[in-house]
Parts: sequence; C-alpha cells; structure tokens
Amino acid sequence: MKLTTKTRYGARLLIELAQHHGRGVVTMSEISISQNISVKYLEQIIRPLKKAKLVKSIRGPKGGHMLAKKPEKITLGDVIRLFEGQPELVDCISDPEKCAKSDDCLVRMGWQRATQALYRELDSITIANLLEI
Amino acid sequence: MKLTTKTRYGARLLIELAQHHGRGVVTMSEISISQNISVKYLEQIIRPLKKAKLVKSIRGPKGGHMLAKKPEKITLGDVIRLFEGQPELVDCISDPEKCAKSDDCLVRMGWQRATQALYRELDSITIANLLEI
DNA sequence: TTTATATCATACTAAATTAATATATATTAA
DNA sequence: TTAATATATATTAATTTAGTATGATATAAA
Repeated sequence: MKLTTKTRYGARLLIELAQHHGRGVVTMSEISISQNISVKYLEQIIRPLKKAKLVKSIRGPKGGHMLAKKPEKITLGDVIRLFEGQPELVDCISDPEKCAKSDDCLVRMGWQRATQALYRELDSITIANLLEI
Repeated sequence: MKLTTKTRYGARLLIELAQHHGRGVVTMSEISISQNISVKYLEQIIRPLKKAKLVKSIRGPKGGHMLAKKPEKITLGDVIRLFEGQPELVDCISDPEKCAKSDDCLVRMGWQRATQALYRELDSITIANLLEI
C-alpha cells in the first residue's frame, strides 16, 4: 500500500519548484539542502519529471530547474503514475493475464472500484492546491 | 501501491467461506485446492482473520472454518487494515513523528485526502456485494 | 578556450520487505 | 487411540526499494 520514496520525494520536489514558479530556476544543490535528499538521488527523481514535461531545466552555470507547467495543471495523480511501478492496487486490473483467475474473480471488481476512487481524488489534487493550505 | 499477497488471498478466502455461509465448515485443504494456495500459507492468512473475529474454526476431524459474521458485515476495508503493515499511503498520516517535516509538509495533506477517499470506497464494499456481481 | 557549474545516464550494493516453506504442537470426533 | 484437523513459530528464498558510486556530457561566464 505505501508509496515509494521516489513518489514522495517527487511530490516534494514539485512543491519546491512551484514555490519558485515564475521567479527563475532552482538548483539541485538548493533542493538537496532544503529537502535533505542527496543530489545524486534527486537526479534520479527529476529525470522522469522532465521526461513527462512537468519540469524543464537549464544547463550550465546559473542553470537549474523549473516547472514546465502551471502548478494548477499538475496533480498528485500525475506524480504517482510516474513513479509507482504499479499504479493500481492489483496488477490484474490493467493486465488480466497476470492472474489465471481474473475472469471469474469476484474480488477483482472490488479492488478496481477502490483504485478508481483513489485516482478520482488524486487527480483532483493539484500542486497549486497544496500550496494554498 | 500494490496490495500484498496476503491481502489478496485473505479476500479470496473470505469470498470462498461466504459462498458456503450457513452450510457448514470448509477445510483448509478444500480452500487450498480451489484457490491454489498451499495449506501452510493459508494458515498464516487465516490467523489474523480469526483474531479479528471475521472467521471462526472448529478443530478436530470434521472441523474446518466458517465466517463468524454475515458477509454483509465484512468489508474490503476490514481486510486491508488487517493485512497491510501500513494501511495508509504514507506513514506520516497516522504517525507524524515518522518524518521530521510532517509539521509543515504541504504534500502530507494531499496524501491524507487520497487515503481517506480510498477507505471511503473500501469500507463501502462488502463481501456480500462481491458475491452479487 | 578554459574552467567551474551544472545536468544526464548506468551500474552497483545494501537494506528491507514479502512470499513461501518447514517443523513441531495441540485439539477432538470417531 | 488414532487420524484428521487446526495452531504457532522459525527459517529460507525471492523480490523490491533505497541509496551510493562512477563517469560522461553540456553550458556559459570569465
């Protein structure tokens, strides 16, 4: 059930970038200090965020990172889907082949309903929402 | 994110017992065959269910297991809380001490809202519901 | 053009968790 | 008493996760 560290750190990273949104870049070492995460580990976390076009970067001296979208346009659902290897509660939801019993599995429907409810909520929570609190 | 095997098997076990509800006991070896799970592993799974008074057992020859409650009174929320070591998306929800940043963590609130939405759904799905489908 | 500062990409290791098996004990109807 | 059943703990094996290490490449100010 629990989220991986990468998902949690990824969300915190986006929040920090959002706090600087519109006011230039933030460097890895700044994030590393404020979030207490090693630069090397942060690099692994920011890569998927860039690939998904949630973050853009400027290289070289005076370089750094910034949000590529408005904080209102990024949701916790986006973050989870990016970092969790399996974003559903059970893998037979997206891939029925994973379990020989999928066809007539009575519980599968239950896990599916729960997963849908979870994502309805996750997709409704934006980074901007979290900053407002 | 994904559920442990014990949670999934636990739910399937309850479903099978529910299908025999009111018609005597079911033995471990019967469940083992129909669910394709080793008896030894089933024993580990049924123990928490008994402790939580969801299942009761009769020892000795002609013994076996049965639901201790009506299928309408058992939810997927009950099952998950029993088997998942950490039933929340992040442990700082129930135990803020787990993370030094809990106090002013902006993301924490988001994970909490998502967890609540998940359990609202899980607590509304009963074993009886799943049998109806 | 050099050099400091930064990002990018893989490979590897250690720790933790999960899944499953093994062994031994206790209960009870026939 | 015996045979079928449940109970309990310990151990092993497999998988996943978290984090470190190493090295390369890109950029732009001096």
